[in-house]
Amino acid sequence: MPKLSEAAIEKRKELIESAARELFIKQGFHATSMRDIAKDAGVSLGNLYNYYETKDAIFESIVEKYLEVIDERLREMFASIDEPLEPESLRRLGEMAGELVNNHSDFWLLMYIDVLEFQNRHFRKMFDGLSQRFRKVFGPKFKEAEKRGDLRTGVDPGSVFTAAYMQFFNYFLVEKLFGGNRHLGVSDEQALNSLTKIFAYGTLSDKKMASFKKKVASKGIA
Amino acid sequence: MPKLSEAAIEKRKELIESAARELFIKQGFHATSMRDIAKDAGVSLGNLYNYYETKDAIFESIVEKYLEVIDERLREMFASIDEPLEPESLRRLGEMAGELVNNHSDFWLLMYIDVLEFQNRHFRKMFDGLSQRFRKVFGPKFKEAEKRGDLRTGVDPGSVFTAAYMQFFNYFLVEKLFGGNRHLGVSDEQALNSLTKIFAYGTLSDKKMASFKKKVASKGIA
DNA sequence: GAATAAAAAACGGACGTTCATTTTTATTGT
DNA sequence: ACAATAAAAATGAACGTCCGTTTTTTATTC
Repeated sequence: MPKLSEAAIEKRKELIESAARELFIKQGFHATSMRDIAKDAGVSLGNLYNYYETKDAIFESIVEKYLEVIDERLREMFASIDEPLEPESLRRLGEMAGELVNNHSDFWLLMYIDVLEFQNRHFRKMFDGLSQRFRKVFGPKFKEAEKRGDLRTGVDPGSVFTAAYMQFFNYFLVEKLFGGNRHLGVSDEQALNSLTKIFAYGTLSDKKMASFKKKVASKGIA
Repeated sequence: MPKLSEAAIEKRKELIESAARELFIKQGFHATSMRDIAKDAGVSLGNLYNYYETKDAIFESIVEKYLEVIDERLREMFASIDEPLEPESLRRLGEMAGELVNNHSDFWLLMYIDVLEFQNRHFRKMFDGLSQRFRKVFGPKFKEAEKRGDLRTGVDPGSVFTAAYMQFFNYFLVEKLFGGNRHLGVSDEQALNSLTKIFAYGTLSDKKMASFKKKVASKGIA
């Protein structure tokens, strides 16, 4: 049998990794055996080792490819956002986060596996310097918004966008994976509205806000 | 040997569970063997089964007790909060969340183990109906704040407090366990300040806020 | 028949659990 | 106070199974 084409090899790997991914997600990394993977992939046990050196290598390959998929989705998300700090944009960011979580919940399960088994070695890059990345993507837009005077003084656009991003993702992750059914007490739609409004307007009334600001000023708190 | 006193049994269990907890956290549930636990606890392998029916039962007992500890800490936290919607209170909530995460990061690792191995069976209760629980704890305070006119119209105090609680915890968890070193781009202190201000004031300038509200009103969006 | 893929068998070790045995100690009788 | 006793606790070897990986064998294609 002559050497398989690169494409054929890749196809075989896809098959194996797809089976492995489902198993890892369903029952965890250690609870999934190479025999399980071989069976679900329709491949012999020994043959797995023609494609991967170790079981860890399968996990790593899966994560590597999945990270690219998610990165691409995130790039699409950000590319579709014109004015990142407009309330409508934040609301849409939240919607898209919800879709990403619901369509790819296995991705985050893999991340939790990584946290537990590998100290999040493979997923760290998702969080490391997150706000700086947003500043790179939206820097000009942030500047424009500041120049227009859209933002309250002292508000750092990068931090705000990052915080909103995290809040939305965390909301849907808790709903999807942690059993918090309607943990904000309202539907997803209403939760998105509430969170968007919080980021836009805050929660205090004008009256209260004024009195609080005075207090802060008199105390000299930042 | 007659039956050990209840206290003696409990002490022995503490010993076992303390060893098991550390191992589970360090290397995960499946990667930790009963032999590991026995060795670290200074107990024979077989003797473990005089105290627990199965390995799962050890995990469950650990979680049960840890949940009580954390619940108690949370109760203390909430009890120390007089006016839950005051910015100073939210800021303190954030600080306390940070301490809880940093002093008990193993608790959340156990939660991720639970998500992966047991579909979060044991930790669900932490999120299920979360905002309702806050409404139970702070209901009267929420009502008072609303009566005083502290809150912007349309703002639901329960959702707000829950959202802030989630945001703070998530912030510190990402910092501690997911490798997001300064993922908001600023120090923990500054992050707490920023997040508190977002929840209090929002991010938009008065001018922008007014124009946006007009737009919303004309479009009839909620 | 040479080369490569795929399958099968085999390896040594580790797993959770059980169990026959030994050790320990709270109670009892003195 | 103390030794005898009996019941419970502690032990570690053993069980059967499964693990990740390696090696050997078989099948397939040129």
